[in-house]
Amino acid sequence: MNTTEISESPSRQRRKEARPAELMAAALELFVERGFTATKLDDVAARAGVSKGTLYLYFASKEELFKAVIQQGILPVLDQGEEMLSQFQGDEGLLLEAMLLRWWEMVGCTHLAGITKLMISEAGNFPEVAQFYYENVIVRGRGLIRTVLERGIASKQFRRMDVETAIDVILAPQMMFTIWRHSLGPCDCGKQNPEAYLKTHMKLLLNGLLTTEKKK
Amino acid sequence: MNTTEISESPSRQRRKEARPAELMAAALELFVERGFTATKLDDVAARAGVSKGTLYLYFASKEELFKAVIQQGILPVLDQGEEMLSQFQGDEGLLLEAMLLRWWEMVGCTHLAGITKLMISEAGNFPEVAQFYYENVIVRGRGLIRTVLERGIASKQFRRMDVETAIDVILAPQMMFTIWRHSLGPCDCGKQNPEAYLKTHMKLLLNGLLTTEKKK
DNA sequence: TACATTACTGACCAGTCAGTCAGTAATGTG
DNA sequence: CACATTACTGACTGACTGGTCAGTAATGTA
Repeated sequence: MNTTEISESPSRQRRKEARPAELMAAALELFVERGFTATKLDDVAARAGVSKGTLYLYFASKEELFKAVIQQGILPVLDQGEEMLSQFQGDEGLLLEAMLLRWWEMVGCTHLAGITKLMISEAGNFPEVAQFYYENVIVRGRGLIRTVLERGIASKQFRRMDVETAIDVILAPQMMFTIWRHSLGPCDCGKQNPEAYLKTHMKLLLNGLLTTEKKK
Repeated sequence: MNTTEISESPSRQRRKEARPAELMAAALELFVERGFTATKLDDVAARAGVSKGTLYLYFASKEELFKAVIQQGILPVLDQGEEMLSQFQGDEGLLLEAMLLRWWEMVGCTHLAGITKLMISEAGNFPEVAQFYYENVIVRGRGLIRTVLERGIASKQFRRMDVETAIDVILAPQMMFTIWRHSLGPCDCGKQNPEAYLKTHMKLLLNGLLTTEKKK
């Protein structure tokens, strides 16, 4: 609109390397908030402080932007998780807790958390991206937990169990909590202090609900 | 298109009461599959076997159709759940398992399951509907589980616990499983036999992961 | 047959938005 | 200064879709 305000900020110099990252960050926020179709590229560009034309200098289409947001956002986290797991030795209960807490710090409480909700919402419209996400995030993420559980069973700290189902039971509350913050979260103002929540969650998981062992 | 095929089915008589239900069923399927914005009313009408004009005889706008799909779809299930709970007496572990199984039969394996995913995806675009859903589905649903847990604690079958967190831990795998079937489910062809999954899930929840009680 | 009512249709309109591109501004370089 | 290159802009367009409404078909009924 107003072309007279050129130097809106003194640090507002050209940083050509930063443009795609800025655009992807803006797109992630809006995709998570409104969904892919309901997000206008004009709004994405505006939030990144550029015009729509600039967006098309870096991304060939709206769909390419979507793919970039999903693919480049989450992969580094998995890399770090696998690195962390390969170095840790010792108590598997603590390891499990440490990994979940770490995930919370790196994903759950950052803007990356929205990717989970975004992928679930849009999987039907982007089967190829969904497939990519499944193979590179879901399968690898489950693999991390599987390793911890198998170590724990081998060391007799964990009971024998159906490991695949246990992975679901462990990850589901994490994922729901994450999704929640980007959907129905604003409806309930309680549920603060995620670290405390995580600890309680872990204790329940480790010890179960029953007072006594129940053979069955 | 082809207006010559009028009697496509012998039972294809006018059933004016059925029209809104047919339209809502078609809309639910498409909303879940594609999201609200990406769903075209022409497609909804076509799937219900009528024209777009007919849709507007029963729903004032696309948004009203959305509200009707959410509000009228899920409420009867909660009514039945509360009825069931008020009549049951006895072992709370079994009660919990029975309720989760029942929920699976009435929601999880029916087309109603999609409402969960739909509401999570679209909550940001429809805050009022989200608020309604939160108060009438989430709060009531959690109330059902809370009652079971409190009964179990009172009868000493369940250990003392943070009940609100336990509700999360119990419901999250259910909800994730449901959401999964309508998003990334098609990517992994495993994960069949939900009844067996539910039983394993219950066992893990009740007994926990550890071999021995851990004081902390 | 004549008329009324109900159910439905689909061409049309008006608004929206992804994607384009001719042109501008800033910077570099000799 | 002249010229080239890079970064960016925003008005424009073409396709699409929510919503409308004049008209048609089926049924009722007298």
